[in-house]
Amino acid sequence: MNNPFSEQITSKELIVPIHKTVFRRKESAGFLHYVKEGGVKLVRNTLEGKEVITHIAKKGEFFSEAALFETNYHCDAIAIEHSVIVRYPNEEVLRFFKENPEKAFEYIRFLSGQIRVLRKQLEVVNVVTAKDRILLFLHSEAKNGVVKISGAVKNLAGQIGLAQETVYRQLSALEQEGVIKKEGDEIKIL
Amino acid sequence: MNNPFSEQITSKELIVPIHKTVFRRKESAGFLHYVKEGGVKLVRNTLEGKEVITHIAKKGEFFSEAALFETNYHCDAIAIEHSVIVRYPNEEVLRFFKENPEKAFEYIRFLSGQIRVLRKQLEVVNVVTAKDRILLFLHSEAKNGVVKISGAVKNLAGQIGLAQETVYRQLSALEQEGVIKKEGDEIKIL
DNA sequence: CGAGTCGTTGAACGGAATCAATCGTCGTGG
DNA sequence: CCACGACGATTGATTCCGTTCAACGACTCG
Repeated sequence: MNNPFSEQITSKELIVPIHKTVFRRKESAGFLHYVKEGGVKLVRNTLEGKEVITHIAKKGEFFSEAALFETNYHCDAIAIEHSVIVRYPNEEVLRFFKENPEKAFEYIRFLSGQIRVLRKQLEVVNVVTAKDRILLFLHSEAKNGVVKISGAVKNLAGQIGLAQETVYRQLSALEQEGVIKKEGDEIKIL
Repeated sequence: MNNPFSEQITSKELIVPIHKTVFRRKESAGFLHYVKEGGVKLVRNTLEGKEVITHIAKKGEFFSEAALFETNYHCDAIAIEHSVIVRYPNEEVLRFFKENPEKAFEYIRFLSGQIRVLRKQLEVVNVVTAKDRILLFLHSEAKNGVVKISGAVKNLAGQIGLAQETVYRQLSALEQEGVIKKEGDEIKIL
């Protein structure tokens, strides 16, 4: 789904500076969100206090889709860039889908895609060695051999379940080996 | 979604003995599947040859939902019990949704639930220590304090990204500590 | 200009993967 | 009906690598 719901749904735009939260876990969930500008990470914290990034929503993507039928959010949403977020009341979205089957259909396609991404992420996290895990992640994220790091390496680490130090070290090693090339917030796969 | 699509879609029932595949990765994807009896694991194999179980579909559940819009399956589906699988042609399912908005709506709810489950799984896999990871998994799977192990401990290990030996050891340890109780293919949380 | 965050490197420890071996069980086929 | 083979369950020993703790410089933003 590329575009939000035209003008048939009352929406509200939020300006969210980097590091600020859009919503928090356990807050009552009332809205479907859309990233008009910037980026947002969806974060869960394990018992140990480790930050697990279950998803990064970039410009043009929805998030909190899974909470459409929930009463509470089950993760934190935090901006990783200065962002503009549009939010749509859940009930209106649901009503909209009921009245516009084609849109519901599109949404099904979108959700199916999300599931595929999550499965891929599960596959990545299950790779034992840090180096292979990072490589698999890079390959799965790469567009034309280039991966854009959203915000920080720390976020990358949180997505694939490694300590950030490990990621730094392995990225350096990979660069030494000539497998990748870091350039600012981009990583090229050679 | 509890029930399949009534009689409006041409379906076919498959008898699948344990360990037999329903479909394989890269095969052309044409069907949505429903577990009428038994259970199926969805499996990806990492480069290292490790088996990652991205999902276990039990009696009364759909699987290959994410492939509804795909041309090929992206994982293997293998029966973990003697199973009866019903399959529905993708195009007919899609047509059915277009003609029955309420059903499409239900399906959206179903997909949303799947996403939640996958996110939870990601959270579990990111727990560092084996013991805590197993405990979190058990808690998230438990119904009335009881977890039914689908088929084998090996499958459990594959779901949470641990070596099976580690799972055996930690389960024993947890039983020693009086935290759980193993009884056949069930684990009670105390 | 100071607080907070990210990036980076070092050192040490612990725990999970791995290799290996044994036993039990179940299904299959001769 | 029994023997064999395959697979799951279980336990032991060893190795290794990722986490963790720690420290420091760079940078950004308010």
